[in-house]
Amino acid sequence: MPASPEAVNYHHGNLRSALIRSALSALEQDGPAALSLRALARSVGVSATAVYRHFANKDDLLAAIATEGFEGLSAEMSARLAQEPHADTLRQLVILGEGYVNYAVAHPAHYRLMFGKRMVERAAYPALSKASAHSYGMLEQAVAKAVASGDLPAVPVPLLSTLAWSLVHGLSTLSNDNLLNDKQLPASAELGKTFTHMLATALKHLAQPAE
Amino acid sequence: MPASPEAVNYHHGNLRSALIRSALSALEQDGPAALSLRALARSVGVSATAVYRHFANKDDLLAAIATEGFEGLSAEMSARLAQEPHADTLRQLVILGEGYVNYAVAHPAHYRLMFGKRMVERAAYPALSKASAHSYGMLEQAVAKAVASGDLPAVPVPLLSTLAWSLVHGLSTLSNDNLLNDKQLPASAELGKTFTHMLATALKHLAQPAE
DNA sequence: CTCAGTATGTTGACGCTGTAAACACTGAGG
DNA sequence: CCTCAGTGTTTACAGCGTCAACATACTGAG
Repeated sequence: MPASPEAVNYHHGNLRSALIRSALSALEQDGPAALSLRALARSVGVSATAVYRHFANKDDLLAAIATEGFEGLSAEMSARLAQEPHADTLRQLVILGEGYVNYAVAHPAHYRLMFGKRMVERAAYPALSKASAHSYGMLEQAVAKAVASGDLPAVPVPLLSTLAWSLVHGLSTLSNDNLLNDKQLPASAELGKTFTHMLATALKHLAQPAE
Repeated sequence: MPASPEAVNYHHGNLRSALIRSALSALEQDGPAALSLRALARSVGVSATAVYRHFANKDDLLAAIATEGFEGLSAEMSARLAQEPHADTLRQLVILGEGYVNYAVAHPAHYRLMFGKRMVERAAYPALSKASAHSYGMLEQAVAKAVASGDLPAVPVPLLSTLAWSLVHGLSTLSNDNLLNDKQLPASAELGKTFTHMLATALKHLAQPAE
């Protein structure tokens, strides 16, 4: 009787994705430091060492989750871009920035994990580095188009991209770390909008003669 | 014979600072996740639980280290400012940014700890929140002066400050996370210079009519 | 100078963790 | 039908943060 998908008790069926799903909700609730493999296994009703049939170790699990995070980030940005097909290049940059900050603020623990210490050696996790490179690529591509069309000054694209990335990344992490709370700033829902507009303005005037 | 400061074997003398010093070097070598209280105690030749005579728990120790980090950050920025007493307000901002990024890049693990998950509830550690507020205050003050003197447009100071902070913080963390390595960017020593100059330029033109 | 009290250290124990080794059941293909 | 790869289990180990109880040294009041 392999009928009911819940009745399977020996072979779990899809332990891997169940683990990731459960890890995610635990992550958002208690932060990454509080995530234990054993607790995770308990939460899906499986022995502690069963995890090792699907992940080499804890870092491997975390890397898989981080990978999903970058895919979600890219998806969020793509979706927003698709909603406004005729946006000009600068507007596209603003949309990307909004999507980025919005995702980060909506999934703080996930976002933190994606840029956590353990994920720094991305080389060890090809899927992870591919996913993160893809996210960055979306930004760089948009910047390149803006430069090509003359909407942004002819500053080297990597420099401009890094400037933009630094801004949204810094904003995201500061916001997630509750460091912007006591400053009179727009509500977090508005953060993306406000700042990417500032970014667009800043970028536009960048590299013009200062005096 | 309380002569030789090293011979004291029962009462250690200054266990607290010795622990912090040792923790710092362990931190920079192996990252914060690898830091264990027991290993730390071993490294200074003391029993595991001796740590609890000086710190309430592990987080308390980490908070003390993070506090020192913010003090070091403020000191670095102050020192650079003092070296150029007659810098105009925009130049002062650039100096602050350079100092900030430079400190972050020079002490990656320390910097990461300062903005780590466990430090998010800064309210629990008054010294820590005071130290971090002071660092931010230096930036905000410089921005306020620049606005007052007309060197920056009359955009609300918290907004401008947050923009600047986001940029240098984002740049610092991305650089520490090795995410800027493969992009053709100036060497990390030059990062601060380059970016804060871009920032100054961007800020200067901010809030001017876009078209 | 002595003696009490406080600061600082120690040992031992508890329950938790990540992970390795050995074993057991299940389902699919020859 | 039998084998074998896939997936799960039990057991075990060393290391962790932290608590309680105890011991030693330093300090200041009588």
